[in-house]
Amino acid sequence: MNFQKRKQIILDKLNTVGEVDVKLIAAELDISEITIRRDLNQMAGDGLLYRTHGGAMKVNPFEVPHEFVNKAAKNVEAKDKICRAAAEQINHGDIIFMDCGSTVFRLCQFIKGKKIKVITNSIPVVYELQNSLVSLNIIGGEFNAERQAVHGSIANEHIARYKANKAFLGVDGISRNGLFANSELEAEITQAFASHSAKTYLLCDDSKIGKESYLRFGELNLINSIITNSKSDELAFFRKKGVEVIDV
Amino acid sequence: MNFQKRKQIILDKLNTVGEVDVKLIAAELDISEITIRRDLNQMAGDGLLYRTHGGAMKVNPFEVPHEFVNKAAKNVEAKDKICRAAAEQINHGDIIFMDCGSTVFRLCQFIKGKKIKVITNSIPVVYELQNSLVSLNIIGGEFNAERQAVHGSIANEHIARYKANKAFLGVDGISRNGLFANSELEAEITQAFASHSAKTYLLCDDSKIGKESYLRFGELNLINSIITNSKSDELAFFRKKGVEVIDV
DNA sequence: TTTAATTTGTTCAAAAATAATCAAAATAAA
DNA sequence: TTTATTTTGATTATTTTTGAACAAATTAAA
Repeated sequence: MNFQKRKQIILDKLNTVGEVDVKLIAAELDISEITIRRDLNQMAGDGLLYRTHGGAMKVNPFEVPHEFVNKAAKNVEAKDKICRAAAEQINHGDIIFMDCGSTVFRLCQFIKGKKIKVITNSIPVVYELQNSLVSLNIIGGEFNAERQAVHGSIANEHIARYKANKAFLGVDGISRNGLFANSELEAEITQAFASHSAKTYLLCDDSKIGKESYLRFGELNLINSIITNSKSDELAFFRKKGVEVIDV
Repeated sequence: MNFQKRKQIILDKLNTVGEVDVKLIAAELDISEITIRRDLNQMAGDGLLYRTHGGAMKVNPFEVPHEFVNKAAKNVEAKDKICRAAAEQINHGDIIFMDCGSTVFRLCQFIKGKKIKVITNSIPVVYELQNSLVSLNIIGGEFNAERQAVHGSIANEHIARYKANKAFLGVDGISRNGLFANSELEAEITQAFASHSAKTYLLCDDSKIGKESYLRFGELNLINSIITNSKSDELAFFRKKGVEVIDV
């Protein structure tokens, strides 16, 4: 009984029953609980399931499209902590930008009850907030199916027409050398968000801190505040540079 | 019975009944009241519900997520016939506008395989077409949850930047006296679509022909072609006025 | 108003689940 | 074969979750 086989059995059970229990699985497969826990943790890290105390659940009971969900399901606990802290920064009447990152997406669940305006280019965000107290403004332009969001010059111009209190953004990486993005389109829209917002918050889990990928598109001072679960030494440097660091 | 599961059950109950009671939930799930209280407090902290003495209530009492679905499900056979005929009008390479009506929505299923550009203010249309060959352009602006679409001056300006071959529109009513809409916002965006499209198709089932509701916003000549299942005498008048009538 | 009943938060303890550490077993590589 | 690597399990310490008891706060009743 190897990992692959157990993984298969666990996923099957999740699909049929919707949830699994560490003890039951361990007894059923005649294997130790700690091993099952390790399996579940690894699979949760891959976004294949949602880890609970004593077991695991299906990632999404209600279906939201596809690869976005999987990405969004990675590192869930850290992201939720970050987003809970981010939600505390949002007050009644605020006008906020939300970008299309998977971390920022998880902010939705914490702001449904707030009377605010959200301006976003992310369709999942729209979907998640459409029946909430939040008033929505959708950024127009060409839709990118992979990112489930709108990007491009029309989108950037749309943003430029508004002025928000706060922007909640994600990046692909951040280091002492600046901010990094996966593509030019993402870089440009992030800059547009930042420059039309009074305050800019960066939501990033530990995997992004110190990471330098693809395209360097901006200096650290583009953002005012980083909300993160990371304990990296890099954070001290950010602070020295005048960036607020909110630790969760 | 872990936190995640209880949370789900509580949310389900809130959605169906509208409120929950600590004692009842505790008895039902066979768990202590203090635990339920802790659950409710945490969920209230996340903005998922309003905490009351002895229980909790839904955050937003008004919910309209299924209205669109219900509306879309009416008169399905007629609408599908109309849309199948509409799809025949669409060729490879076309750039088309699609508005947010329930009839136009049903056009999606017939154009998924076409290599065209769709410019739309309807979020359901975006959802339906997001994993198809269709390239999407989303019209930006303020989102209206009831109509599941974007309307307003920003949206109208967005439309004005583009020029489409064909527009597929719905109205609330059409008679020899002109076109009728439910609201100013819908009227304005319909006019914007029509004036930035080379050819304008009106998709309407028999219930709309001869109907004169709320706001008269345009002349018959705003549209070039009506696709309908109606056998009304009115159609002869439309033809006489130079409007093509495609009968299904 | 005052009084009673209910609901709630706090503190503490028990139980359950988990992570960490290290050793044993299984597997792969040399 | 031997050696290294990975996987697994047992033990222990830590963390999380839960419930009971009781005081404080809130609501309802007199």
